[in-house]
Amino acid sequence: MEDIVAQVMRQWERIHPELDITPIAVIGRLNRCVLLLQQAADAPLREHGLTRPEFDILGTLRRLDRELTPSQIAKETFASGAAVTKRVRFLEERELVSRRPDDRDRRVSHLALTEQGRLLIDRLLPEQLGYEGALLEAMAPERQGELAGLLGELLLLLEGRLGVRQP
Amino acid sequence: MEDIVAQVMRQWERIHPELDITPIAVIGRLNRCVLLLQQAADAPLREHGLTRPEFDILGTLRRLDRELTPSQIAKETFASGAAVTKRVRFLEERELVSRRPDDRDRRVSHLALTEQGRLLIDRLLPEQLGYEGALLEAMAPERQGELAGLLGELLLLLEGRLGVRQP
DNA sequence: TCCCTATATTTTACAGATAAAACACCAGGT
DNA sequence: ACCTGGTGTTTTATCTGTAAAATATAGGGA
Repeated sequence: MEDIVAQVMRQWERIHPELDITPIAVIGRLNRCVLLLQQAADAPLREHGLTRPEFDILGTLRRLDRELTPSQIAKETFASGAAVTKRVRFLEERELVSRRPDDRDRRVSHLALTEQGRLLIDRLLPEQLGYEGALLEAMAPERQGELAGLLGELLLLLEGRLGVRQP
Repeated sequence: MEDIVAQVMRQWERIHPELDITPIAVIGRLNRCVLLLQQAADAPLREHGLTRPEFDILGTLRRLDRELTPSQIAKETFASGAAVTKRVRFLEERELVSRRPDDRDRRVSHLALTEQGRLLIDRLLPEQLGYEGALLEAMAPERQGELAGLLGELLLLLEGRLGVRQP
């Protein structure tokens, strides 16, 4: 059986036989997979009133297990500064994250999980991972491994080429 | 060398050694790849004043090579009806797409590429594909093929599970 | 015919994202 | 001490996307 992107590729082939459409095989499928996943995979988060980027901020603070400034969070979560400002304000209002001013530099603040925030992420993460695992379970583990490996290769390449390094 | 997601996984491992974090290997990398690609891969489109979803509508009309109703476009491009309404209005204003009322059912309209629209997509598609190809070229073609195959497998699985079929 | 329900599309109201500007502050040179 | 250029963060204006309501119409049955 053929996936949607294969059908699309055959349609293009018919219209423009001279064109090299192989990039679609990778990029088209990536886009489509993520589109499908985004709508499905974030269900557990939504039940807790969180969006994926907000969850990412909590996760980042938890896994690095230390205070972070807004700019560090922006780099880690690959978001704009403005987006971080909004999300952090929301997380502060929900008392999942707290803010401490820097001693030396008064432009800077340091963000940390509150007790509540840590409890939430520690409860939510296994739930989220379990849910994602269930979505993937129809694919054999060794195939998942191959896929992960190739995606890692691609990601490394894109990171190098599009160049985003955190110090 | 390790990609970002591998680092993230090791961080989680340290914090929660008991947790099965393998879903991150696939889903985390998918998300990150698409994030990086979206910012880079749509550059040629932006130069022509188009967003990716608008480009997708033009592409859909071109590759199916016939008139489509707004709902058919919504299904094909995996977008909401409201989003299609807006994008089509924009494309009509730019005279890339034209609209014809249905003879029998006056709720329905049929959309088609204008001459201008067809010229644009036929010029833009090779440019876009070339650009995407260049982003991928550091990956050996047979590795790209393996990746495409595994993504197809995943996509088929997600399509089945999350169930979106076009008639 | 007149109603009722279903369908195709658009409009409305609002949430979320971004770029650019604004703001606040630091640090080094004069 | 006073500029000056740079950095960290927030605000503003604006745009895009969505859900839900509104609109318009079809088509079948009482």
